[in-house]
Amino acid sequence: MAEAPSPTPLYHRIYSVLRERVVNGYYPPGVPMPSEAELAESFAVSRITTRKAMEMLRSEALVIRSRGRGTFVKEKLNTSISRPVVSDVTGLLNYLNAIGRSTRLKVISLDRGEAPPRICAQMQVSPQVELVRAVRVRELDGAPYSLSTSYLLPEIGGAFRKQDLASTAMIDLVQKAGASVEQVEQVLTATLADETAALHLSVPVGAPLMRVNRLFFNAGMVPFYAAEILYRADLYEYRLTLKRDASKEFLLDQS
Amino acid sequence: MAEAPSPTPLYHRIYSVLRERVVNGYYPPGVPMPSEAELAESFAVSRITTRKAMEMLRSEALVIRSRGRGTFVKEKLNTSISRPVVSDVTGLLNYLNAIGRSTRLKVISLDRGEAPPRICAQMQVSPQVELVRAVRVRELDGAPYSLSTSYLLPEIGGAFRKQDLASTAMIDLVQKAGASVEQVEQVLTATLADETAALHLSVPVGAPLMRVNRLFFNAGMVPFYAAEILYRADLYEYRLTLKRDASKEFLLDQS
DNA sequence: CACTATTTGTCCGTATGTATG
DNA sequence: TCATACATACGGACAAATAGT
Repeated sequence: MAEAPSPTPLYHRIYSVLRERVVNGYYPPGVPMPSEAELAESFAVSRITTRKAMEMLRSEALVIRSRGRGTFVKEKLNTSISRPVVSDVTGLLNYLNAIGRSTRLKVISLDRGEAPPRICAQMQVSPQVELVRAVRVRELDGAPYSLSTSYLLPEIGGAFRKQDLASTAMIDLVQKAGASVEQVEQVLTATLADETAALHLSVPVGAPLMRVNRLFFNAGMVPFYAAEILYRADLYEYRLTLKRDASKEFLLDQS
Repeated sequence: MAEAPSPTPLYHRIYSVLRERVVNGYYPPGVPMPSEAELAESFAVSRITTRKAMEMLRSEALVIRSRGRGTFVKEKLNTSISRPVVSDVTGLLNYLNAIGRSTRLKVISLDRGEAPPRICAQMQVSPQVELVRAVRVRELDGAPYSLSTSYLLPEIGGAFRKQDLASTAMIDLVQKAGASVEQVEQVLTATLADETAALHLSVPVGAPLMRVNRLFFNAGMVPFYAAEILYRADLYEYRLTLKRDASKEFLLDQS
């Protein structure tokens, strides 16, 4: 009866808890899970609510229910719901080619104009300077997983065409345009899908996204290329391995 | 229009997005926010839905609404534009000490028991092995910004006491317990606050969080410590700088 | 002073979803 | 399974306050 102030419906929260227990092995196979009535008792809800949660587990084929016997977790849980897209220092494209996945790059727009103030500040240009802006969506096996907005100095990106952007990685394009990449600064954080991100990434509004801001410096330590990339959290994770020496300083940040 | 696969009601997801924009300064004070009708248009929902989301913002005293004028964000909350907590290879605690911020570590629980299978698999132990589990909340100037759950091998964490955890960084504790840190694997992604995370981190349900999973290996490359940490996205960002040589491979992952 | 457009505020009716007993 | 209550979401309509012409 402890009605928490949660917007998500009760049956779905209970379903989430039960699903977590099932896939984590909390309920061992072979012995029946608690009955609907018992769960209703322990969650302090009505039986229909626990029933709906259990039915969702059955529709997912995570449990087997039979009248008079009870509910049992499936023996062979093929729940390798792993996140397929992984960024790593070894390079995403290498990884994807290695496992034979197909990526596609869709160019949403390519234009030039004034950039938002945050980008201008990062690139150390005045807000009146026109930058080249490219918006693209990356797909993996037909499912969009990233939406990127790139801002480039005109002398670098001025000659880019849409077909270039659709076929060639940005890093190759800027180097072909004469820029050398000396250093890259990255900032990673989490955000929510707004309406445009939801549209391009095929997720509901409010879905979790990972936001990566990258700033590229040339040999003179002049920033020439800034990118903001939104990744679907359900299709993307960022892996990072630190060896001993390099991690010495880093390890102070343990909580 | 992509609104099917989410159990949380539409108005609450839109509220989360708008709230995020308000506290991040996306809507500048002084000029009215988009009207209910405009938001309904851009989110492709009915006006009642956006209206409910806006009303939630008003009930939180984040905005001021008046008929005929529009909706304005409160002037005085413009203090939280900067994201103070930053993780970096140079070390968070060094950074915080340098700028004179005060952190506090609150121990929620410290117990031992069987860990979820995912953790057991990471740590390469059988599911029956009892691990030491510590749940802690980190605060910066009184505001909680991270919720961490740590699992340790008993020979490492068996002697830890609550006061140790409240006063000493975990990395120092494990090294004092005889473990050497040879390598750390990290996985970063985004997620949404559930009820427990929302409670401990003082954010509304559905707020964006950054999730970091860390796995620590000793000199024999045996994992002895796994941690899952949830960070408030509005108070935390992860910075990473790549120099030229190290970034060569990485740069293939540009979209 | 209208007059108009905009925007919030309030109401209707309808349909579906959620949760209880 | 049923009846009931409440929440969600839609479409439409109109009133009231505000700002600009």
